[in-house]
Amino acid sequence: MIRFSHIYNVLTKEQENKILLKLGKRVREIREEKGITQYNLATDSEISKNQVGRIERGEYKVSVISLIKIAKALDYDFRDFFKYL
Amino acid sequence: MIRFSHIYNVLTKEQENKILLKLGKRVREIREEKGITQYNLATDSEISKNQVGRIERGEYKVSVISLIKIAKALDYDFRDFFKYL
DNA sequence: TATAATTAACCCAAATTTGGGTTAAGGTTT
DNA sequence: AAACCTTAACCCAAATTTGGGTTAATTATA
Repeated sequence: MIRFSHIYNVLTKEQENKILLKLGKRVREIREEKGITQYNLATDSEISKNQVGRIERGEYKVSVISLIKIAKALDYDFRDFFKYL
Repeated sequence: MIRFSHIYNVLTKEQENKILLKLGKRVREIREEKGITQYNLATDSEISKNQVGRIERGEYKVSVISLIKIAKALDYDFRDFFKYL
């Protein structure tokens, strides 16, 4: 069976970055809505403050688990992070 | 301001593993429904066959980007991976 | 203004993830 | 049974992510 899907349907680096930026922006929005600092979100989610900042800035590929931890700390449904992706 | 949320609302290792197992199971389900091999999913998503296997087995913390790549290759809405989490 | 609080930007090392290669195991087909 | 396909299970090295520490920059508050 010949398969061609690899020719077109892959994420480009630019698309990746866009997604990570949007995700981070969304995390920051929710955090600020709740009036929580990065530092408190970090301790609550048991993720380092450095990493929380990096996630909000979309600098690295965040794992699903980290997003869930953050959502928990924000008392937020993590699925909603993906709503407008 | 005194904050107590860190006392209770964190993911345990066991919960993490459960989530990763469920996620992997779901990926495998969709892949098998589509009748695609791990190898083809790997080449289509531009993720190594090793990593695809590990993700399906829930062995490592998969990144959001990887899940999106996999979903794309499966012609699937990645948000649905989280439906029954 | 100045002081404090928050976030960004670094460096560095440790930990984790990822890919490539190989072999074994399980299942299917001939 | 043999050959084949698919997945698991390894090892290893490379790449990436993560955390800790520090300092600078930015923003808010007194």
